[in-house]
Amino acid sequence: MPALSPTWTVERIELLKRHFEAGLSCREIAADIGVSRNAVIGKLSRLNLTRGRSVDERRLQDRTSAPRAPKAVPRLQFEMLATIYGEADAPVVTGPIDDANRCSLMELREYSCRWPISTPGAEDFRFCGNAAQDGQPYCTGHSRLAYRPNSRGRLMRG
DNA sequence: CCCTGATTCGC
DNA sequence: GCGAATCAGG
Repeated sequence: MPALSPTWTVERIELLKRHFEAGLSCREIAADIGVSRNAVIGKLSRLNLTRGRSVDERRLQDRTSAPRAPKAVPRLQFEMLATIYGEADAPVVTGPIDDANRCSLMELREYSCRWPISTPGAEDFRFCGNAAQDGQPYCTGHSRLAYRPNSRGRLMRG
């Protein structure tokens, strides 16, 4: 087994394509695979898998016959968080990340956190296995790590 | 300000 | 080929 940087193996590329075709955003793909957003975009560009040009344009193209939705409530990333946590009413539950429940792929359950636990030098892939809420791929602790590391991803290097 | 994807360019 | 930096748009 190569002890160096795993870079883009066929496994990751498969995930990349699958998630891309699934309609996931580049940041979501990046968080799931475990690389930076730019890495995902760069790889997609190299594979000529870019969606034409920019995503923003098709969004504008979609609003046909829009009867002026009365919703004037400004929503930001809070909407995303609310979707993840199931309800906006959820308090700040920063569950401690238990690495004692880590399990293999076969041992994963619907409620198992799918955060990849990969140690340098170990080839057997394991997952967090912690309790994740329904419809949520990660536990509360890993969800925050996956979807919002910090301000602008300055500590995302590595 | 925040976000998004796309391209550039040093490595 | 890779991805951080940068660019371009919303």
